Amino acid sequence: MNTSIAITNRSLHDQVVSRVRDLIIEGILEPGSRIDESTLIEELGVSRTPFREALRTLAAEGLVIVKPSRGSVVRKWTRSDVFSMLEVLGHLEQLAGELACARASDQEINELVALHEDMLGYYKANDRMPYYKLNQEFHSRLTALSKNATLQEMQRNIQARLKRIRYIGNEKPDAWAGAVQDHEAMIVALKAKDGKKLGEAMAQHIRNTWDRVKDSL
Amino acid sequence: MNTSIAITNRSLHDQVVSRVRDLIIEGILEPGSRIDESTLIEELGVSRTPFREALRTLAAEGLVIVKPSRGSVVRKWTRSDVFSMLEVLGHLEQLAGELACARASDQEINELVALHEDMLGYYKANDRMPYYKLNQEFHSRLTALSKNATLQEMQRNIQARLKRIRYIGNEKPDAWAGAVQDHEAMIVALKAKDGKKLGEAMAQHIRNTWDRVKDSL
DNA sequence: CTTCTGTATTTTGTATACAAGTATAAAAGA
DNA sequence: TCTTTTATACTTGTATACAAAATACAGAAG
Repeated sequence: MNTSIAITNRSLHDQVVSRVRDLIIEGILEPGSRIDESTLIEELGVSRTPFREALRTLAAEGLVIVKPSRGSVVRKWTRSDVFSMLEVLGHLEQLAGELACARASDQEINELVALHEDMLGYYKANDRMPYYKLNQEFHSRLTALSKNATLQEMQRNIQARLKRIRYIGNEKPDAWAGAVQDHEAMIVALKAKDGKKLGEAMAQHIRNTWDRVKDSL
Repeated sequence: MNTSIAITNRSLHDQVVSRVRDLIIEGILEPGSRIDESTLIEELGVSRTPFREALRTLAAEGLVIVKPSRGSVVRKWTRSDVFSMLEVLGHLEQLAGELACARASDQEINELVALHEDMLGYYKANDRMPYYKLNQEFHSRLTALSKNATLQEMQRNIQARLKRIRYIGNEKPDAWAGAVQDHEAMIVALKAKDGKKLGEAMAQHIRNTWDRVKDSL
């Protein structure tokens, strides 16, 4: 009956996790830097117990490394780490694309096309931030069309690890143009429900991402 | 100088995580059942703080679900969950196979062939348990030959989720024979360093796994 | 001046106490 | 008899106190 009450129903744990995750993604907590418990718990206004539990989930997600008896650090990705993530992500999204063509409804496809057109608008207006946000959603939603929960989970996890790096790598304007072109190809294939072509376009998009990103590592 | 001392250097956290994980995989903690903190901490001889931290990492790994204010349960997989895991695992191992052919040394390939032959020995002796253990290692090691850390991590995670189910599904003897044949095909392709063929063989192996397992869900 | 060693300080790890929320069951009302 | 209410026990969530380990530092020996 009352639908508005449930919104604040996130546990403290989840809140701490996502706040610390944001600090990492935004680069406020720098890769490789030590995470000072006492400072952060004061800033977040929580006590050590829930904070340390949050660190454990972030560690399992791969964003943080807990060194026994000597604290935690923000995980720092090597060049080869990032390459390996993109290699896997490319294949996962390729699979997602193929499955999406087989399993998504016309309605769902149209919604994604609409999202793509919104992104085009931001691109033309040179409005980087909302484009970036919608881009994340584009990939998540396309993956969701695969109707494969495990695939979505793995994609989300790698996406989270790459978020910070991607944000840095997309600074150059010509890189942006290339990314938009890739998306265009993906949308064409999706409309035609050509799974092989969509899969290949998505894999190509990820390979291009590596080219865009690799020099900043 | 002293190499033997480091072995016991696992943190309490890691110990609790792997002990509870084992309890889940072995089915002592049944899927869907509530995890009673007070009982388990007594059994494990640890206090609530480290135990709850362990639950958080197990939750992030996907083996446990923490329901806010009402405890934790062992995650229970639906039929479609398992299908989606195998769908993803199939593609990941396909990729692993292709990369292994491109990146593994002759030495590494020979080691894996040797492992395969050990498995054949256990199969012929009808010795199920050691075969099962080596099978896990076979897939892990083959994936490791891809030299892709992210791929290994994702494979390990899905493998852990499936472990319990796989163990149940492999009860039938004719299923076992099929699995051995699949491995034979993989080894042939690996020796020839035929990436496409190895990838296809691994994907096929996973599809066969689904056929073996699906009826017990 | 460097290196080693012992002590002090800081930080992390674990246990426990207290608070808050949830489920259970008995009692009151319909 | 069935529903609703309310009291109680139990479980979980959070804070804090204590223990243990690591780090930093100062002084002594080489």
